Amino acid sequence: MENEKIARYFNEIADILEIRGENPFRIRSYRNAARTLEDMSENAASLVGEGADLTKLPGIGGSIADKIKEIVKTGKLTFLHDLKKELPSGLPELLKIEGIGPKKVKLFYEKAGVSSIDRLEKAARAGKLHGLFRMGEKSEEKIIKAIENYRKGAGRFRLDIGFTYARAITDYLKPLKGVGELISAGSLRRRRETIGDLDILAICAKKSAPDLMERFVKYDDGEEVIAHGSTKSSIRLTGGLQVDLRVLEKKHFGAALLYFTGSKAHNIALRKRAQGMGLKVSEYGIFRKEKMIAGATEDDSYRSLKLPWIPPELREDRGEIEAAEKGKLPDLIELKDIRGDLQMHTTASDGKNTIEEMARAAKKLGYEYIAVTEHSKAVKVAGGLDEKALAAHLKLIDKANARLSGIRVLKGVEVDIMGDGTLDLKDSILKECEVVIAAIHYKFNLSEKEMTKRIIRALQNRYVNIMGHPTGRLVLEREPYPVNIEEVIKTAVNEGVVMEIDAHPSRLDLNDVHARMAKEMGAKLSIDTDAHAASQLELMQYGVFTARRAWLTKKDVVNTHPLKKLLAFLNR
DNA sequence: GCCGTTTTCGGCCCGACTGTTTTCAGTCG
Repeated sequence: MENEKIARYFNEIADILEIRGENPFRIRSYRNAARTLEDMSENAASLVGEGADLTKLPGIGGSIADKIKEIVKTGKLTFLHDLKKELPSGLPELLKIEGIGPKKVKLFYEKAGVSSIDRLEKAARAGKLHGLFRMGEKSEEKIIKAIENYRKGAGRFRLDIGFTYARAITDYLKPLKGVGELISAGSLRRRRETIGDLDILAICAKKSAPDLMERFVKYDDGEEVIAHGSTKSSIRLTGGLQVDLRVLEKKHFGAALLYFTGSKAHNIALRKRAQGMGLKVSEYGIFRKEKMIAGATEDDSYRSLKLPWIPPELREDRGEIEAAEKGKLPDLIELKDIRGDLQMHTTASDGKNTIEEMARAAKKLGYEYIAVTEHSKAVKVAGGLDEKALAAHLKLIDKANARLSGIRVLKGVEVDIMGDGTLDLKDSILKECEVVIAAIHYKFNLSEKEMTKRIIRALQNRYVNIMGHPTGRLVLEREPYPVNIEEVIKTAVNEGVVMEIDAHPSRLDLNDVHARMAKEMGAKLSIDTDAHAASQLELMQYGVFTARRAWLTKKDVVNTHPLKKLLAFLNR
């Protein structure tokens, strides 16, 4: 059973308890436990199977540990089942409507018989809500609008899309007089694979702030002004993305950046730590009583809490504060550490550029090598190569190398893993390749057991070097195929196969949690763009972001090796 | 419901904005 599923049980409990108005700290406990489950790399069900002590996990005590065991063993949770009986099933969903919290849900249910989103909409349109406690006509309008937005499913956006929006809006705000630095904080700065909104922080003289806010709420691409205050405003763009702008003075910059970068969990952990030291942390600074002792920079903010600066990618409360405390933060990999790209396609299959064009583009990026890895014949739609075509293609790579200087093109292939775990091409041709990536493009609908067995068999082929986009997921579009990734990584470690982080922002596969698990299990990783055009080689940065979020250092990633060392590694 | 370098009981992060109010509750991040 997936951790996410268990986490969902606890979030449901929290929702229902909130609506019932129970002790907020008890509710938070359930949410904390859910988050622990979502973030941890080990599988909770496996831990239960091994008889591990779950109360060792943060935020999980005796009561919740028992509930986890019950869920794992029976697939059900009596406590939740009983809770659900007491309220209409549509109530928790109402919490997803912007501006509606547990108190309103309770109010609407008890005083207006609202038990679902449809009924809420009807009640709002019929004017049956104003007159209730602190409810006016404007509140009804907001609810109708919020329900429309919810139905549109604005949801989350891919990181690369987020960057595009962020750049456009900061370019728009920058020319205004009095505006200093403009920084996109939030999940974008932490380089999460998706973002829920944009948090833009502006350093601005006090007297220019109103003008900045005025300009912001009039942004061309804005569809709706959600809030318009003197230090904080929010708009929704036509595409559905919410953008928050926060204005602060320079002396608060560090504390503000820290606060708005998050994550929320990281901030809460910092604040708890501060409390223990007799300090208080807010977006304005770090305070002892009324006196501000730090906050101008992130560095001095962390230092006042007796911590080194923590890279934004690590700020998820996944152990970074403890590591920082002990001076054991990883020396994270950087884009400049990458010396080559080991997965890409050319015009020989479904790419847009030739071998030489790809090589020259890679050389411009400062690379020493690339591997050209066409699809194999099973991927018919992409013009995959059979043994004969691949043999001819490898000769073309030799010829290209003869003409090129300052960069080496490695002979590679992205060979498909068939349904039974055999490979789409014969060993005799794989043997001729310097880089063999094995990957799945078909038959996703196997059981977890079959899929795991299939992949393990493929990784046992002696010529396979890299497991390509190992879970097959597409960000926001397709769930991963069912697979026991722990078993796959274990096999990869034993067989000397590298686990890939496919850097394309629509894949990022492995993801951060799995890549960290791979590192901890002793696997090596590669970060490859899977570029289908020369311009896409620049997507490497997204893979590096994910690697950083996975705590990877230069030495965990094989394509940081110089060519010689890489070749030695591949010829294991 | 969880947690403990002062605690096994009594805490549990902090502040802005909105809509409704004459001082604040609710929601959000």
